Amino acid sequence: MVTIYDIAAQAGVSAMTVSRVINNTGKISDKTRAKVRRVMEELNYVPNHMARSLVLQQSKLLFLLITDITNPFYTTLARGAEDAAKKHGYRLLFGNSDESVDKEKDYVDAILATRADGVLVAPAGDLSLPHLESLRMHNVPFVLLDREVPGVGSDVVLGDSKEGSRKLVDHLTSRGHRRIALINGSPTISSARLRHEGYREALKLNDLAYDERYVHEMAFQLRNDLSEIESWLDGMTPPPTAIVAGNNVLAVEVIRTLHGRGLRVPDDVSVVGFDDLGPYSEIDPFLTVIAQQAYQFGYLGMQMLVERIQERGGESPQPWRKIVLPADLIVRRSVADAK
Amino acid sequence: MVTIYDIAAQAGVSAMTVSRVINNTGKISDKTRAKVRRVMEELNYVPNHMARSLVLQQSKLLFLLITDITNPFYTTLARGAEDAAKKHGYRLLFGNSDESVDKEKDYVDAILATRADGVLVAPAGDLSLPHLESLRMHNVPFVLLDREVPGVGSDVVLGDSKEGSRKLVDHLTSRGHRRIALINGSPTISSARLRHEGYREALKLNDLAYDERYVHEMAFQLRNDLSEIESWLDGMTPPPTAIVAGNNVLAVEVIRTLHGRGLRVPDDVSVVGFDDLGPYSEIDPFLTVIAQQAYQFGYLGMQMLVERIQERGGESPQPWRKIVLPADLIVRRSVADAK
DNA sequence: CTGTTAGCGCGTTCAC
DNA sequence: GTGAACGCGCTAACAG
Repeated sequence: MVTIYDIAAQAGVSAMTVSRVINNTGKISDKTRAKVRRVMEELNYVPNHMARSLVLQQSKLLFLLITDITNPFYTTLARGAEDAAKKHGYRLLFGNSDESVDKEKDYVDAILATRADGVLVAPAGDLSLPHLESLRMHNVPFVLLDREVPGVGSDVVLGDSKEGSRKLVDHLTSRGHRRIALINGSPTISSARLRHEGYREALKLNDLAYDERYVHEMAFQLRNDLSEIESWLDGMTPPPTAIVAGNNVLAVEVIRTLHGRGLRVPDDVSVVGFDDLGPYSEIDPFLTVIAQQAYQFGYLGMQMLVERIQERGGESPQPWRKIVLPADLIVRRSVADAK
Repeated sequence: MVTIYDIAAQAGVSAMTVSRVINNTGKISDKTRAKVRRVMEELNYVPNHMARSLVLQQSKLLFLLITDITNPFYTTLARGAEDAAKKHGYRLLFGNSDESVDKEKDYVDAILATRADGVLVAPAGDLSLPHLESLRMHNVPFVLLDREVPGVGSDVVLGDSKEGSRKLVDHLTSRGHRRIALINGSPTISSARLRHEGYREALKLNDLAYDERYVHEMAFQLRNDLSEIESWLDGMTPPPTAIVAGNNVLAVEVIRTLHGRGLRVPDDVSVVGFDDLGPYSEIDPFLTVIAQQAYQFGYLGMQMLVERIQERGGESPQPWRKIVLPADLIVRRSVADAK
């Protein structure tokens, strides 16, 4: 491996001079600078970030930890984070926790060991608390995305989940639906809780009764086993005429299950959900959804993270900031008038 | 920051003993091992991967470089690579080149500087040659995914692009289509070339003439400007009754353009493409496509990469391997009988 | 303008 | 069983 010492020897200078050329620090004569540059080219020198980070005590490495890399909401968010990181001269690494608190813990340990300068996290849920405290204790700045964690102080970018639920329910009632069910993520996830609350409040405002049997909470994540949804559907009598899904994955699973029973959407049951199904949903717009500004989640979150890193060691720490992005209803074909 | 020296001092042993406990090497008495372990917990010690890698001359870090993180084909591939990497005890970092050779070059430089032990790369195209040679020169093993690069020797995982094109064209002719157009990625990308060849051969086998005006080559990437497609469509007289798209992004763009002109798919024009539109396409299956086994691309590629890394320094190097994954036609609703 | 010294956190080698 | 010395590649601090 070529090191600055190899360059130094070949160029007839000291390693320090080479280092200065690389980093554009100090004053170097044009002659020696040119010579060093030439030798670096000849020897195909590549700087060693690890050695550099070791002495500088900063890696210029940021980490984005999301819960589902196959979910278009998170990949679009990732693009936003990537662009913002690049703009500020940071490299960005991605991790995928799969909605698993355990996998997330492993990633946090890896992040700590990698000495990343900061982390952008979409936490798996309230049980992420210990990992986040771990980051805090080790003085690694982080920003939460899409989900809050009770007991954790930090900057955060959220969607307006409660308002989103209200809009979905209102849309359904405006089409005459009165038996509206909710299939949602685990209540250990803040956004799921808010969506549940918004649903409940919207029912009340529309003079509809809240019935526990019409609400089901399960993992926000894709499974091949649809039996859980099956038995929930069986338990609702009379069956709902419309279903609200807490995210895009659940929307897909519900629709698959309905199809499996020979029920058509929206002819037999209407379905709406949170988050779009990807950039490709435009060609055959089907699912009526609350679309969130995924790119902005990543871009703005990264912006706040970088500011926190730069502020570190500065004077008075700023208070935590919370950005709430709007929830826009996009009406498509998955809702029909109630019969 | 807590180091092994802090642990050592607190536990009344030498740093070396702590290191041995961490790595389970050498012989340590149970008593000291327990004591060291306890102190590590108390002080919340986290090992420093960078320092470790510096001395060991290996990072246990692998890199996956894809061209579009918002494309479901690549995210599914990424999941495969992630699972395989984890299985072998490697951490995996992701990079996103955006189909840009320049951005790709930046990433390769970063990878080199990071001292990753190996790279999985879906190259931006034939012009990726210099970067790949750079990796080779620095002795960083890599495996190519989805695309070959002339002049580069390496392991590679490909889809059966030629056969895929044939199946698409045959499907269209079986429905009576005779004016079949092709919109494809740049011919500097091997998979685009093969898809073009397959298209051409299939036309011939079906006794259809090849007409240059019915073929358009452009970037495989998403743009907001549809005018390029517009003018291509204008240039085809008589207009095609069916269009083959070289990947999922182009399929979406073509359909959007057609919709913009008030043309319906498949009623007015049939459209087929390569690669699925994500896990969500199942709920409202629209586009007829050649589906590739995206997860396997990543999983098998990673497997080969790890083997190469482990073989390094070994005896006789194995010959390069090429895995060709099958191309399966999935018939959905975007094709109608020709009038 | 340029070089010397020291140390970032850790593991290998060799001694005890 | 355990420890001391050294070096991985690099840069900050200080000399000159």
